[in-house]
Amino acid sequence: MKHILLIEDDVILRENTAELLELSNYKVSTAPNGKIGLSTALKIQPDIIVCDIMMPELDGYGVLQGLSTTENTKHTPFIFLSAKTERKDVRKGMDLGADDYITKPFEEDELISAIESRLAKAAILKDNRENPATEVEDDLAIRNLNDLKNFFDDNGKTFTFKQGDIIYREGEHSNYIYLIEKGLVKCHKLDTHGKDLTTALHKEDDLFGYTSFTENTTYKETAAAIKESVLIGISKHEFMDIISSNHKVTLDLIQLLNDDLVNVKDQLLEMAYSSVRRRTATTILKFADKLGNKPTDFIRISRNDLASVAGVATESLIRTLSRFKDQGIIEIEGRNIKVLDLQQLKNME
Amino acid sequence: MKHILLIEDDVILRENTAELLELSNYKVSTAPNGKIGLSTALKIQPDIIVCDIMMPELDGYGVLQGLSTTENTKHTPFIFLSAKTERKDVRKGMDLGADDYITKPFEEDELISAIESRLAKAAILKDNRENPATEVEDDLAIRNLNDLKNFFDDNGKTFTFKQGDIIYREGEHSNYIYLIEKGLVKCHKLDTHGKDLTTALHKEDDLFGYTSFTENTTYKETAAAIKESVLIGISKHEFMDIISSNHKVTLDLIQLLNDDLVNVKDQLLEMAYSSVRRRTATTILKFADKLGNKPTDFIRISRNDLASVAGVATESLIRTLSRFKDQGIIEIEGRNIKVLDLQQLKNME
DNA sequence: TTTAAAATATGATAATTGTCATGAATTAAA
DNA sequence: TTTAATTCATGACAATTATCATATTTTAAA
Repeated sequence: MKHILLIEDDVILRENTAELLELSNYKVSTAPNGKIGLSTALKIQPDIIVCDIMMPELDGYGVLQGLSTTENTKHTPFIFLSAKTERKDVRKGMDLGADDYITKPFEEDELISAIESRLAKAAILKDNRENPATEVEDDLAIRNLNDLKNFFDDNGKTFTFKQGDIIYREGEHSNYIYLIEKGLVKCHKLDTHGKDLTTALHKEDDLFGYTSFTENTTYKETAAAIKESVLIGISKHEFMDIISSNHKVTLDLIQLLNDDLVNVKDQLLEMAYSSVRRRTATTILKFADKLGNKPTDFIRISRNDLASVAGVATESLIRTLSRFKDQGIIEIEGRNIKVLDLQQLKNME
Repeated sequence: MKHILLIEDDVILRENTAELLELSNYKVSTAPNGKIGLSTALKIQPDIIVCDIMMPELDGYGVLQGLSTTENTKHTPFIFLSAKTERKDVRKGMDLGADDYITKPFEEDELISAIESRLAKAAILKDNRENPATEVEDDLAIRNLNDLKNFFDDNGKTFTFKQGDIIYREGEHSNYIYLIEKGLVKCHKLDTHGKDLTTALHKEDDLFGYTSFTENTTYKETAAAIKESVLIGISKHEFMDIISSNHKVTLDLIQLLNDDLVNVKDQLLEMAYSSVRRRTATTILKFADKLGNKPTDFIRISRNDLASVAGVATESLIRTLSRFKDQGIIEIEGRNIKVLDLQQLKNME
């Protein structure tokens, strides 16, 4: 539990705020003026300090100055909470080195958010302190996704898939996790009528194929190469070993999963209520992005793949492409598509 | 000489400010929009960044987020320089982790002072990085999700939400992670036309609200109580502490996220190609499940909530319910729905 | 209890989109 | 190069579904 020191001379405000913070699950110490506040801070070494400016004995500016000249407290996050709302007052506080400045009266959420935000920032800086970049002792030190990718390069098994090749099928036992060295891969599912929908597109440098790490399970979708692709696979077991000993990587992985989730949810929203026109536009842009070209380069992709991402009948998609062509939004040359009016595609419908 | 990166789209202001800073003896690089600014920052690794908010290509918030997720720039001091002067704008910027926020129009001295102050602070923190403090984490006996849930019970803050209450909004700063003690919660998003789609339903014992653990970010959807719910919230920061010291829990969490992902992808498939009849049937079953009843009990749920999960116009959903009623598949009694023919619902269409 | 507001139900209608059919263009194979 | 196969393109049409309008029922408020 994080420890907050609240320095505030107004009894009612102090107690109310302290209660608010305690309800938000912080440990709270309080001080009624700057002088006591400063000595308390030195004694208890709080994780963060919230401090009024106008106070008897010693004002907030003095407290901040005292803290920043002391070794043990000079990097403790410090937030001013003040009725002095004028621009020059705020500037004075910030220029003294405060991390944030909230004017009274304030909303509960404003204070909590400010505190959370500064604690998070302090954690990042501290994290950095404990992981000095000079640590080279361990060859296998995998500290982030980049290191993990290097590990794949060194220890993984390389597979090459031609356009249209299946990488794994839904229901198959999941053994490998893949990193894409080159190419484009789609993960897709079949509905009961045999129509297929692409649920994810993965490009160079993406990691895919993770299912469960704690139980032995099967792939929940089929993966196929959209164009010739080179993948580096690593066995699930080996992957487990790595993330078990590298917490930071695990967190990064959570981040990846969460990003995927946000993407799929966006796709879901689009799928639910957007017109075919809009879905088609979005899909073109998605491929342009994934193929890593300038959006105005020709992209070469089958109408079928496009339709499967857009979640639309192939004919409807083709018809929509023709409309776009007529309107000068895209150019079609055989199987290739080139974006002419990027803005219109983005703001479609 | 300290190197400043100035990101600002207004040509005149950019050039004037750059000149001002050069006269104050800084080395200045500039960028005309967020996208270029971000890539420049990664390339030149400036000592400090001053950045506008409203810009084409990528706004200032995006730049800050990009920087704070990159190892080499995450502790570079960052100052917003913006015409957005409203309190909530300032709070948003600071909550994202900016070090200072100066509103336009500004005095020369204000900017220079702010820069000096942040450079000084950065120097202190950097100095500190070379004196790593040793810390001992107390061993929390949390080994799996169950322990985690108990931890929530013991240490979390309890919130009660009435039916329809908003728990958090898309775009708000994410501070809490929630465990549902009792009730039903929907996470939903709004499309550009204001239609809303429920992307997740969470019931008793579910964990929700995690966004990113490695960066300071905002909720990507809105959460609301579908019926009266009791939640236990724990601050993101504290949650981070726990999973940092409990690898097993982290793996379980990955599992949860992955399950969510699989669910949402199934929903996506359904959304893409299934008829309203089928989506309606699936939705009824989903609610029956989430409400924890026997599937043949009455469930009480607004047509609106049903439609938002099914991704269908409310009238279409109501019409479909009427059809189901006519066919003896369900029974409707006022606002309540009771499943009569479970098998037909499951195999709809 | 009465009244106002909100939610539900249903009809009419028009737009969208999937399906089937067929011909043209492109690609792959011989 | 020629031929067969595949993919693309477009017309015709029917089914589905969103929208608007309005009546009815249910809920919440007075």
